[in-house]
Amino acid sequence: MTSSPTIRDVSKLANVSVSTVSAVINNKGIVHPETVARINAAIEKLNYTPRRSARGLASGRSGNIGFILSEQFFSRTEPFYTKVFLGAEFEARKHDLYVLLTSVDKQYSGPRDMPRFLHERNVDGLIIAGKVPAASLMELKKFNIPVVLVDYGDPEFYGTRVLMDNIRGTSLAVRHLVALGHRDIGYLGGESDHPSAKERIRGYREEMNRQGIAVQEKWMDISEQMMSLEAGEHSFARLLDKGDLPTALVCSNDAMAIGVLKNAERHGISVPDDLSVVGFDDVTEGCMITPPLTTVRVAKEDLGSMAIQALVDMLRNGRSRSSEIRVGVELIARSSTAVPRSNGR
Amino acid sequence: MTSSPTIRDVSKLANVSVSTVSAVINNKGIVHPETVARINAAIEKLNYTPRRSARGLASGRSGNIGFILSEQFFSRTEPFYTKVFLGAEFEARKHDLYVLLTSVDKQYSGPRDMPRFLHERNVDGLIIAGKVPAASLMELKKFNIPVVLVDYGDPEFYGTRVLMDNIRGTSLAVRHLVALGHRDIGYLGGESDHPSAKERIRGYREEMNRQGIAVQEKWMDISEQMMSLEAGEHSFARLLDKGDLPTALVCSNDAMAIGVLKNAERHGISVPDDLSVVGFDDVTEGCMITPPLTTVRVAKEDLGSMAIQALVDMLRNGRSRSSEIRVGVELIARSSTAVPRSNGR
DNA sequence: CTGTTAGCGCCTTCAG
DNA sequence: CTGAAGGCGCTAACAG
Repeated sequence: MTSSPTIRDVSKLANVSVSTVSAVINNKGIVHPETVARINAAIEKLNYTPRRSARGLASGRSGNIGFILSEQFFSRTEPFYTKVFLGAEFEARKHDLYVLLTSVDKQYSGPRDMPRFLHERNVDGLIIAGKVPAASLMELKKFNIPVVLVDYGDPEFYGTRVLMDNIRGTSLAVRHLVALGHRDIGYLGGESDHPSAKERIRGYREEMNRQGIAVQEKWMDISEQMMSLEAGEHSFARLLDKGDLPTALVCSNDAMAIGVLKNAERHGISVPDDLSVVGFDDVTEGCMITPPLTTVRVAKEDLGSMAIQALVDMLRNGRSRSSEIRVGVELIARSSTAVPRSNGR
Repeated sequence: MTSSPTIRDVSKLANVSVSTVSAVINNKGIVHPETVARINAAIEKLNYTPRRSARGLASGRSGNIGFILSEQFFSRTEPFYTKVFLGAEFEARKHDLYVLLTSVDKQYSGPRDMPRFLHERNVDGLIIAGKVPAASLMELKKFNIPVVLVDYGDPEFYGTRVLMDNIRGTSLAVRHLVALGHRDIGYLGGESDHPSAKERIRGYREEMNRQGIAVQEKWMDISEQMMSLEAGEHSFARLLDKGDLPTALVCSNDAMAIGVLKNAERHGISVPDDLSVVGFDDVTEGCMITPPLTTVRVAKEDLGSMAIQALVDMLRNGRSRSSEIRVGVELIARSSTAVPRSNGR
């Protein structure tokens, strides 16, 4: 085996011209079934696969999708975006696309800072996961390429957004707690300028109203910090300082919830006996912590696969048929929530 | 902006031939400094970047590196390989390479199951992270492509291996425990056929000998199971059944160590007061668990960047100068280890 | 040192 | 429905 077979070898073996072979490979035009069979046999026999760069050069399409992750998320504990990527890569295979993963600084520092694949025109479409600086987003427009935003719904942005159903998520959390008998339900959140964070708060408020329970501002703590374990600890500390605790807390994400658990333990507050806690995201640490965390699960892989589907749609039709896609959520009840003590147990 | 500039546009603007521009871009041959300056100015002005697929077609090199991960690791809790990938991607940028990440089933099921990028000749080299079926490894040879194995040192394999210093790692763990005053040190391991797992056991044994402590087989439990949290729980349960516990345990990885912590808590065994536990890998969960886990840290990013370096070396020189590279480890002392109770405290 | 000239392997009109 | 021919943008020998 000196060098791999080319489309010409196939055409010779099948006694047709290269263009016919090409048509078969790309499902273009209508080719006589018998000819198709002959060509496929030849392809099979030679174990032929078209070469990527040749196709790319001739067609003007690279066959690659860029996947941009903000650096901060990449190094983050949770394999959240890893799962999203996995879903994207898996879906991409179906469409014969490759996914090029890269990260960008949280600081935008000029056009030359954009991923190489954009400059080299090495991607046909782009997935951006998580929050990316607005300036970078603006810069993107110049490349005139289809873009899908995952888990960051900047409504100012032109691309399609793939989001999770945040409102429904916290709504489910509240409903779960109410079903257990809770009425004193607080909320701990962060990144108050993040659209998703806002939605989660909204879901909480709306469901509280729906349940006919007045939201107590003293039991809420919304900061601007990143929603980390430490933020959860601090947030809970502030609540403690006020002297009065609710019987249950909804947190903006699992990291914060875990922070609450840690801090509660330190203060001799027993979860779930004294306090029920619900997280959001369903990260793996949630199962390892004691007690295992009740949380809202997101189909992370679906975020990725839906993003690819939206891109393929845009690539094919020249426009996106949907501007926003919501991926479903479900409540996973584990052991950090229980009937409130006051209700007996 | 209709279509991006080509090398021809640059050559015209700089009043030179395309081949000279090409030479400058690729640092080939020797070009007059003044000409270089003129060409670079033109490149700058036109904001020119060579097109990936065109280079690929002409040079026969795709400029891509494939990164294969066994499916099981991909879905795994720990972002271990995510970090490895990050290190690889970062290093790849320096060499103007892209990294294509994909996963393979743990079951090898025929040649057609190999990643697409191999068939399409879309990668110039390959990184394989973690354990991959031997049959898949064999299949790889056919593609006649440089391969680097990361974190899986199959000595039968032809490619370069990038490994961590497992022996040193468990050796450090034992030394740390001995320094605290422990002499009754057990070992819990899994995947007994995995080269790295074997090395970790060896490091433990050797250091015990060096310290003049006889290894007690009753305090050892080596299974064939994957080294998971559950495996750690089971392993520890078996130890308990034997009735007699050491004062310290070295575990083959953090997941198992965390399993031990969980199970110990359930049995009212206090860590580190009754039992010291050391893990290996330094996964992030280690910090979140109570008590924070003492462990052996591996520079995960370095595993990835060294792999790329080795690959670049092979690509340039046609052969690899090193057949094995070891990345260093260090002991991270946290709170799961302490002076043994018998020594007073 | 620099320019000329072939392709690399495939897709894509356009005739037949 | 199929074949022939041109060209995508770049690299890689060669000549000069």
